[in-house]
Formats: sequence, structure tokens, C-alpha cells
Amino acid sequence: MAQKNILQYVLLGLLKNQSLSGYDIKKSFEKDIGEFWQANHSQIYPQLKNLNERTLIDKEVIIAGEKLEKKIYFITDKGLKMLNDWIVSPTPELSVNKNEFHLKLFFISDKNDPNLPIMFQEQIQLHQSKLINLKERRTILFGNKENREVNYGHYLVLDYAIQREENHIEWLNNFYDYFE
Amino acid sequence: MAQKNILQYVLLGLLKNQSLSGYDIKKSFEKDIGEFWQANHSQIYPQLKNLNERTLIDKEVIIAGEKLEKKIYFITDKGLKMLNDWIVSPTPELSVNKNEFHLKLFFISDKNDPNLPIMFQEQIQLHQSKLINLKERRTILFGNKENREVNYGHYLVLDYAIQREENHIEWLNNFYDYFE
DNA sequence: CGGAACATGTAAAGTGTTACATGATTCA
DNA sequence: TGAATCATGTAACACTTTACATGTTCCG
Repeated sequence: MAQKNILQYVLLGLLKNQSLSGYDIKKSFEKDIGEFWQANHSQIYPQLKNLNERTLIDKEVIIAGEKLEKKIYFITDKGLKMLNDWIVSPTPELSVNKNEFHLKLFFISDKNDPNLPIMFQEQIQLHQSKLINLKERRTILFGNKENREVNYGHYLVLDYAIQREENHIEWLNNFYDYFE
Repeated sequence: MAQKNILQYVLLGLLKNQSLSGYDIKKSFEKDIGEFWQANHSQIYPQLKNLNERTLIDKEVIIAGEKLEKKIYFITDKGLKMLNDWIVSPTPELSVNKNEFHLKLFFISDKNDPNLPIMFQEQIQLHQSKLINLKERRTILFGNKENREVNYGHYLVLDYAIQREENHIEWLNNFYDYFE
């Protein structure tokens, strides 16, 4: 999807409460934020450079060890303002889930197609392991209920992801049972 | 997302049971298939040309009215084979939902942020009207239960979409109530 | 000292959206 | 006859992925 450069807001958002290097941000996309957005380091580094040029973020170069340069970015007042403007702006577009499994399903017209049980089984396994993963993360991050107050949005979206997976698995199981 | 040209399979899938023009396909993306995939006509026409060159689809040019040329495409045996190979191939990647609302939510740390009720209200309305829309479509397409047998995959994905929206609204309402 | 992880970038190719462009047909 | 819809295409731009490229630090 050609979006309206949402990545820039993600970077600002990640830098809102803490200073981070490009590499730190890259790792964030492999963890929590990766559940809702994804980006490769080849997008992140140029975008950080761009945000820096627009004075939305600032950076400090520190030397790790002998000579490795780490660029630690932090948000500016200008960047914080832009981030907040985006957060409070309406979100009228519903995301279209480009889901390859559902797409394949769509093209199976025969109720007794022998591929259906296999396809469902595969998806059930995938989503079950994902669910386990999400629940583990919830325990780690928000097992201590006080953390929910401190990082409420994160808690909300993680809770949503878990409920989504649970419902999805329920739906998959419902039809899978039906095939047998 | 830079995908592995999934659009080509969508086009083949749509042409599996019926001959269609590029314009017909474009309209399909505004209806049923639009729930699971989307594409503009500027992608569709070149892709149809490409599939035609690879002899995965064939076409017949008919004249509508006085001189308007309509290109009606239909799938070839080769195309049908490629479509089926894709359908039965594993689907190991879980789609990442790039959801702007959840992203914004993620960056709200304060439980009492005054924007939360507004944001939830907006989303509830959006998803409620979407749900109504989906249910209408289910009535039209599958009110007659026999149609479910004939177009089973389509029925499945529509059923999924409805359940997804219902669960989503339930989740939104659950937290929205909590804010008050 | 060697491998994994840290750290940062660019290039090329593919995918997707918006804008540009044109013309025909239908229906009120 | 004018507006909506039908119908098909290309161009420019924006976004995303994969590959290319290089060097450092940490830890066993």
C-alpha cells in the first residue's frame, strides 16, 4: 500500500518516551510494534535521516567500544507536535486485510474440496502458536498490572491481538470440525 | 507490501468460472473480493495484458454498441493449473494488519487520555456500518442457503468477515464503556 | 579467534496509488 | 444533450522488499 508516510509517525512514536538508535528501532519492529506495523532497516535508516533533516528528531552520535558510531535519536518539540497532531486526527479508512489464506479460500467453490481440511489445519497451527506467543508477551509486559496504567495503548493493542487470535482460532476450528 | 505478484492469482481466480472484462474485474474489487484484496484499474489492465502474453488467459474482443471494444478474458488450461497450484500451496505467512488505529492507540500511554473515547467512538461507528454492509451482502448472496454449497469459499470468507467485525465491535465497546 | 549479534547504510526491483488521458454508451 | 457510467490505457510518484555492502563488538 502506498500510504501517507505512516512510517515517520511510527518512528516519532517510538522516540516519544526514549532515545533510540536505528538498530533499536529495527528490533522494535521484530517485537511489539511488529504486531501492527512492519518495516525493514532499509526503510528505517533513510527515514530517520529524513526526519532529522526536517528537525523533527535530533541525534547524538556516541562511540561504543573503540570506534563504532551509534546514532542515538530523540524527538524534538516540533516532532512531538506532529506526532500528536497525527494521533488525534481521524482514522476513517478501515484497513483492508490482504490475507492470502482468505483469498485462496474465496476461490474454492466446492464444499468438499479435499484441500480445505489441510488448509484449515495449517492455519489453526499457525494461529495457535501465534496466540501462545502473544500471551507470553502479555505476561512478560503486563503480568504486573501496574504496567497497564503506564503503557495503556500498548496494553490495549496487545489485548486486542490476543482476542483477535482467539476468535480466529474459534472460527477456524468451527469449520474444521465440520469437515470431518 | 511487495508481494509475490498475488494479483495475478486473484485475476485467474476471478476468471476461473466466468469470462470477464478488465472493467468487470475492477468492479469486483469494489464488491466481494474488495473485502480481502484490493487493486486499481491501473494495476489490473497491465496485469491482464501480462497474463495474456504468458498464455495464462486468453481474450476475445467484442464490439459493444457501435464501436466500443470490450476485451473479454477467459482462463486457459495453463492458467487454471497455475491457479490450482497456488491455492494448494502452503500459506505460512500470517498477514500483518497495518492498522492505523491500532498504531495510534499503541502510542497513547496515558489511560486517561481525553482522545481515547473519541477515537473509540469513531471506530465503533465505522465498524458498525461495515458490519451492516457485510450482513446485507450475506443476505443477498447467501440468504438462499443452497448458494452456500455452490460458492462455499465465498461464503466462508464472508462469514469470517462478519464474525471478525462483531468481535471487533465487542472489543471496542468493552473498552469504550470502561472510559465513561 | 570465530560466530552471533550489533550497527549503518545504498541499490535494485517489485508493488501500489494517484493523476493524466481519452473516448463510447446509456438513460433521463 | 448532458451527466453518469462504461471502458481502457499510461505516467509519475510513493512505498516495500530483497539484495548488496561494510565494518565493529561481544562473548565463549
